[in-house]
Amino acid sequence: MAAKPRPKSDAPDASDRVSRIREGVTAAILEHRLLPGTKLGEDEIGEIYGASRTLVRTALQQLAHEGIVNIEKNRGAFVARPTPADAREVFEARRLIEPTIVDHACEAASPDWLERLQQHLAEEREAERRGDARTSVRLSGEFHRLIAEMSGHSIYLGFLKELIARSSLIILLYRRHDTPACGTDHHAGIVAAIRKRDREAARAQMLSHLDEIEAELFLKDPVADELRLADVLGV
Amino acid sequence: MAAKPRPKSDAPDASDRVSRIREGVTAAILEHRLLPGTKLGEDEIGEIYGASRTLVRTALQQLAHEGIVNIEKNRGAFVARPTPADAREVFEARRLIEPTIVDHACEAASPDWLERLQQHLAEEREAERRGDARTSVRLSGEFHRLIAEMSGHSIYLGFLKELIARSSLIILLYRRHDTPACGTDHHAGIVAAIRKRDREAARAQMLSHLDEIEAELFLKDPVADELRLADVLGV
DNA sequence: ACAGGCGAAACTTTATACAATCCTAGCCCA
DNA sequence: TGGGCTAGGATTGTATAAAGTTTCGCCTGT
Repeated sequence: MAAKPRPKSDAPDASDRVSRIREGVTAAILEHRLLPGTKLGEDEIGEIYGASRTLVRTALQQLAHEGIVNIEKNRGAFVARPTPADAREVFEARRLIEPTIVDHACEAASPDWLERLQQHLAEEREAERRGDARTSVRLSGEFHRLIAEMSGHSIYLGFLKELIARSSLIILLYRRHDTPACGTDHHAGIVAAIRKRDREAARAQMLSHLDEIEAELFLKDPVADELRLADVLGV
Repeated sequence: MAAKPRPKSDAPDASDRVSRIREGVTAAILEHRLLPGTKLGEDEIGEIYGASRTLVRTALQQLAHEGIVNIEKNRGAFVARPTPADAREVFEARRLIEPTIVDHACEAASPDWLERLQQHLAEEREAERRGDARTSVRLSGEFHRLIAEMSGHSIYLGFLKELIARSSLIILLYRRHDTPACGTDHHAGIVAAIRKRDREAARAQMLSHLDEIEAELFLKDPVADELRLADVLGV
């Protein structure tokens, strides 16, 4: 008997190899193990995952479309390096979309979902407690994705996945000081609002949560690297 | 002397072949020449554009990511067939995003941009006048994209491109009767509001414009094809 | 006559080979 | 000694070939 005659119609999380590569690289970027500007050689990645360049290339192209990888013609793929302007756009988009998402999530709140949220909060606290910064930053992003999944709105979910991934790079690049991953447990407050199905409170808390994250960023203006050099050596 | 020492860094509209394929197929879908469910064979397209299947495949994957093509494993690529649920999500997202976009556009309004908008309106009317439905429906979508470009917000622009393309398929599938492409020239009203830099009016007109488009749709419930068959033959 | 199954053709998927491009290092010459 | 130029290596872009899967037609048996 074949392992999977036909999983459903399309694999939910896609067990195929290109997805494995994509998710592996994505996780590495979201956990801040791969830094912006890092070269992602096709042979290199292919060897790691035991895959041909064809598959690696497909995965990299998908990541490029999600905005966390830049592909430069004849040069290769690099981890994206969002500009301050990009950062402002990303957070403006999040401030627009996420309140609406959490609003929907309030309506979709079921005991099952609330349980998952609660468990997620526990994982976040656990990672925080033992000082595991990498897991912590990843879970912090996944919290937002979880709420988007909960809302049942697949388009918002797709948009938000992209925004979260970019946010992770932005926070890595522009955070002022090493403040804890996501402030003073705003997430718990958001979950509480969802539990009470208080849509207005949920929207408000999500918005202020995002504001707080962005407030921690220092979005100095562009300064292409050459210009910065001139600035430093200029006297 | 080489023809192009280095066009800039990346080609603006991408003169490379995969973009030509992508834009060709996109245009065909947006102009309702390719109908939902149509099989997009790799050989077939490759022969049309004189390209290898490698390039065609790349283009199709990009279109799949944009949501206007479905790729079924081992079966091939097909023009997407949005469900009524998809349609509701798309228009909800547009109602959320586009008022904000047009708001930004008001601030970005310059004589140059207003000129482009005016010219676009003229083209729309011209196509409408001579009954060129295909050009008409394409221009109607491009109007919204133009405003997004005007807003200068590249993330919103990316999101909206996707939403517009899907909208085109949705309108094709679910429009009640063949009402004129975009109602009674709401677009002109929106441009007028932008010209006056009246952000509130622009938002309101955009919103009612979208409402009107959606109101013309008949979003009957899911009915997967098998289920519909059972329904039809039930008795 | 019809149901079921075998087989071949067509297509997608993956891998590999070839071509083009870029980066680097070394050399030559002023 | 320093700058510019050229050759080699490395890496990406493209095409083609091999492998696997699905689909459709035909054929046989009942």
